[in-house]
Amino acid sequence: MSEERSLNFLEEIIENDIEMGANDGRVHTRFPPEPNGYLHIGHATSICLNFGLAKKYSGKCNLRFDDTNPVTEETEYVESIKNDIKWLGFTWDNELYASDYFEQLYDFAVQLIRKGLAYVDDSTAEEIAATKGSLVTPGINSPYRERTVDENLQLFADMRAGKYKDGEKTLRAKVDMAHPNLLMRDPLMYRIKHEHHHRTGDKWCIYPMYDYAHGQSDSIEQITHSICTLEFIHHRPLYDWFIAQLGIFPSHQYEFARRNLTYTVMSKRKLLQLVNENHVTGWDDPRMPTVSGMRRRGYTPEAIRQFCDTIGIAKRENITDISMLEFCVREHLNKTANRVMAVLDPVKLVITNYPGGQEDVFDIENNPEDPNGGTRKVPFSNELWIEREDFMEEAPKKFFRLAPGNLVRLKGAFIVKCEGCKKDDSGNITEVHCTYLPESKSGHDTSGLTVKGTIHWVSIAHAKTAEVRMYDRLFRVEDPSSEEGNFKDYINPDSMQIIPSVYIEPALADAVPGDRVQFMRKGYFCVDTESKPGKLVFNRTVTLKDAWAKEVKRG
RNA sequence: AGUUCGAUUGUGUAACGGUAGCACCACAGACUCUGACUCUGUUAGUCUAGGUUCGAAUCCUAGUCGAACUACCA
Repeated sequence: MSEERSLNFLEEIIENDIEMGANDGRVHTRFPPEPNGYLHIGHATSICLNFGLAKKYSGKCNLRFDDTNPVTEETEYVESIKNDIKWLGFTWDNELYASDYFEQLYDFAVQLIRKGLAYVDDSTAEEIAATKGSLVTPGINSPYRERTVDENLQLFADMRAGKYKDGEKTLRAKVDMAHPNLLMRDPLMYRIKHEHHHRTGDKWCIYPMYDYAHGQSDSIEQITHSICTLEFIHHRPLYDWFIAQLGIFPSHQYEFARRNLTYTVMSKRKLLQLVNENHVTGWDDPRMPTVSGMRRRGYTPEAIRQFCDTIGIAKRENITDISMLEFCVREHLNKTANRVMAVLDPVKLVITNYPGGQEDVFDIENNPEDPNGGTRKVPFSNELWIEREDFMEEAPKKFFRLAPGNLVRLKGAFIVKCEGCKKDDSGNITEVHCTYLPESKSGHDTSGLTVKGTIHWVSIAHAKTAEVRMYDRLFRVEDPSSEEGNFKDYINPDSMQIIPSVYIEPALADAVPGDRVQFMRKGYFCVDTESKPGKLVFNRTVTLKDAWAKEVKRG
């Protein structure tokens, strides 16, 4: 049995609605992106929420593109958004577009004009701003506010017919220019834009504003719970006003606090700058908090969903520690990623009592966490690559790796005893020498010895090579947006370090883009989209926890 | 300044008038053919001041602090 989990505030609202018989017990949500950019982890939260609630309460969730501004929107984004949602593991019930409702929205507007609740305004943008009032002072009525219904009907029809240029006229709702909520001071419903729309082409030259389109679109789709982020809370009275005046299905809006993550930025504007100014290689750069970036980084949909579920949902400002996300990624990869050996910073290990030219092949377990994970063949010989940091000529007491006199297990192979090392003229270590214990063979160990350290290795004669890209956090500070000055001043200059050639075990030679593995003791890595046979490229998804590194740092 | 929303360990989130809990992080230990994983434990919190009540994180009042809002963007 799964344990009882407390409800978040939206689940409470929904369960209460169901209990009260609201909407005949129906739950229908929607995810409404504007197709003007790529999805990021914030959107992922909203996706998990909307699709998750629909699933939990046997309801439906629509995918609706909020495409009411033809200037910024493109089909390319529609496709990437759909792809990201599918990758995250969700399926929408209906694929819809606000632009599907342009005719219906126009009819609604005519109704409001007839009721004397909307008027055509000839004021310029500057004039409207100037008469809007301020946070503490009321606005002033437009001189065009009292036009007759017939006149408004005619002018609105003329707007649609293309008789006016951009900005010459608008349609405004007639609410209250003294309302304390600025959004209620005769908000714009339509503006003129002689622009090509990615779906309606040149059919329209007037386009509805968000506030006028969104609630009505929800209503048309019979959305029961319209969930958005907190910055729209001021829009709710207007959302309700339009629906009430039109007497249409009463969808309701609920707001939650958008999620922020440490060591990154989330606003579309800032992400765009990172891309345009080449601080990253693109929207899908593995350092980006975009869904496509995280996918390329090697994060799994399961991990992202688990993360969204773990951090929960509330109405207060927040900034979630990125280590929470990394924990979820490790947790899933630990169960699913095969273990392999790769040496990133090599030094040669010579086994002096193992005959040159001889070779062993070991079957090594792919994943100790997965009983059905199977094994792979790993060749062994007298010369191996090991990590440079796994040998110390003069080692501290708690160093369990290779040091003269120390015993260490070569993962899946033998226990070796370190005999010393060879150096070049400038004192750099060029070879580590050791002898092996034949009776300590992995799985058939009769030596009776236990060793504290186990290290990974790759046989020099059999090694393949690959490029490895080591990623770190994009920023040096937890919350770049709240720091003094420009957020870009806080970019981490070492967020990507490329190692052109590392040694990998031969079993990895046919890895293909998207494959995820653990380089034992080094971290989780995935094969990059740019990787090709013979020219492999791995991205470091996330490091392993490293208690020894902490110990060393502490001194 | 006005309106609206919010405030629980370092972070995120529960507790719905009745034992302040869970996860991450940090720390300590056990285990380990990954210094990983796993397991055990530790540290640490109700913004402030009043009030209601047998009893307040929760209800009330006042304050403090934070966020959002004055785009022909969404």
